[in-house]
Amino acid sequence: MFIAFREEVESVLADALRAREYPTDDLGIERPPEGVDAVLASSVAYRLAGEAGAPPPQVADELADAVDLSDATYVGGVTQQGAYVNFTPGEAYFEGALDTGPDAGRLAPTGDSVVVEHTSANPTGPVHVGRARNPVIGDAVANLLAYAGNDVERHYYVNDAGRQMALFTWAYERFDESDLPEPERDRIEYDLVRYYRTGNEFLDGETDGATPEAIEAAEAEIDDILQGLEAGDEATHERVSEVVDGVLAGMKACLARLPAAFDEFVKETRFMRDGSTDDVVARLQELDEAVYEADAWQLDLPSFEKNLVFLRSDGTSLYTTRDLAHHEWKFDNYDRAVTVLGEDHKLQAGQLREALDLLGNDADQLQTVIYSYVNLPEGKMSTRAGTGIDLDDLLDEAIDRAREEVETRLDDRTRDELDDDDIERIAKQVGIGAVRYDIVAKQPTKAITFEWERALDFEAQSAPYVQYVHARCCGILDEADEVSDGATAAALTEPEERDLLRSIARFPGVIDEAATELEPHRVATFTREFAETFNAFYRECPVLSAEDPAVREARIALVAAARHTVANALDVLGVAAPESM
RNA sequence: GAGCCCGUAGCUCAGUGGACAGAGUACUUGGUUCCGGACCAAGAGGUCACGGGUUCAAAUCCCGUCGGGCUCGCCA
Repeated sequence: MFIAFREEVESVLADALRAREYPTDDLGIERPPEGVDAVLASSVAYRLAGEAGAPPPQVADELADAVDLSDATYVGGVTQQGAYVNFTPGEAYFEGALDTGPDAGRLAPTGDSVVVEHTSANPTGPVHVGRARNPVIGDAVANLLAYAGNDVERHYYVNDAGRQMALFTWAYERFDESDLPEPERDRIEYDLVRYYRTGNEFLDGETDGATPEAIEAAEAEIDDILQGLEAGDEATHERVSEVVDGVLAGMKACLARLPAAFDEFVKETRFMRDGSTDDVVARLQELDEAVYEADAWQLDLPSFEKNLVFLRSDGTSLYTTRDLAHHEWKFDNYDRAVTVLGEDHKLQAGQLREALDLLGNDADQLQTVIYSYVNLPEGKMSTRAGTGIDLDDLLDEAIDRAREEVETRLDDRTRDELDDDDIERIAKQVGIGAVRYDIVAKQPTKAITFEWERALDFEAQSAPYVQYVHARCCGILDEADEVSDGATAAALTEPEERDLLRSIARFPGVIDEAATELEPHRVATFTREFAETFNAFYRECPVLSAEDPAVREARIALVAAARHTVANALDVLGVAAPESM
């Protein structure tokens, strides 16, 4: 409803400006502050005052008079208030909101295919919370783009050709179970990461037998593995794959708990084996910006101080070289590409974009969402050093605390009994939902220092507050009759009812803006405001016990519309919408 | 040192040219014969880091300063 309303406002206001021979390049359309009756307003009168030779309020008044609403469906009125032209909703706007169904917030298809790449953590060990923002934000961005009408695919780009993986493969083959500490958890990536850590310690000369000669021999073996990968050697690829696929399977299981699922795990070796990395190297060498210095091929990018090396002196490619081939593949197969990256990759992303441009691609097809790292009070988290909080541990703790919460509230319940399965389901929905919501509700550019109490705070503006509204809606609808087709917004005259209808109507507009800006936290802000609006309605307006049958029918329809809105808003955020809690 | 990001109520955060800067939390006080109290109402809490500038209008844009984060590898 909101989007149609906005289009009508743009159209009638532009017409009015044209009729008065004013410019129409900036309509100044904005959301009015709380307490103003309008859905949208225009501040264009400020800018026209000079040209019109009249004070802004007078210009606004003139424009309000000039607006012709005879063809408008959703805009019901236009008024002047101070320097503003305010557009108020008509009855069709409220009726449309009341009709909101299971497709709440879904926008018309754009016809665009979009690949969203996120997480893409190196398969070296368990997922830790330092990078937990990536799957949470990435999944929400993908959901958001899908709601906005795009055909979305979710990719995890697997770094299986880098030096780290060669090192890991060597360590896996070199060390024995008996050389390793006990795994922290019974899952494959916790088992395997012990080889990676022990291998790194060995190379740093921190383990027995790590003589300079032994380290040198190990380095030579790691180089051999890298060379084998570069040459497309099948046996080498299989050796590395065993480690990569093992660790990845475990990481996948961890991410599935969020849940964050992927359509495809795209391995970078794919772009070495199909020859596209070689092709990129050959084309880069032809560029005017290509230089051969210190036996290595480099790119002298105009916007960057440091050269970008794209071919090592030993002839092997680098991460960014392969990523160029990867992105050209994306451009060939999708209309748009969105990547969610930690801020530590920002420079690399900029260089990638410029190199793609030099290679003749339209780099505007690529957008990046940057988030800041989550650090511990004592410093960075590192898989290699084994410092960090595992995402599994955070989720376990969140579920435990949620379970306690549910159990202490059991006695207060006035509704149906919960069995053990219900308690477990609710504990997961609330615990994991709270963790996700806490991450996705914040602007990603702000740095976070991880603290247990803060990450597990279920009070405050958190998921359970919003989830509770959904459960309440379900509770009411459970006891209500079928939602009637005959329900009409005309029966909803209380201000709290009208406010709720406006909130429901606004949801598609929130999706539209959040998707355009790639900012899922806007949806989280909406859920909070929506929950408040719903609770005000709930407080003032009895539904099932409403005396007038027409009002009762309309309120039931309103609760149904609210339920679909909050369910889908949570769905975008990747937070479960419990039917009871 | 250079480049990028961040700085809003005690704390955690929205707001990023336009109507009086908003929530939650913590603190004080009150609310359930009635659909789910994981709720609601009221009070108190601000040099929007600091200093200049642009504009009819700046938390928002520009310049500088301070404080914090990230990056600057033939790693990823």
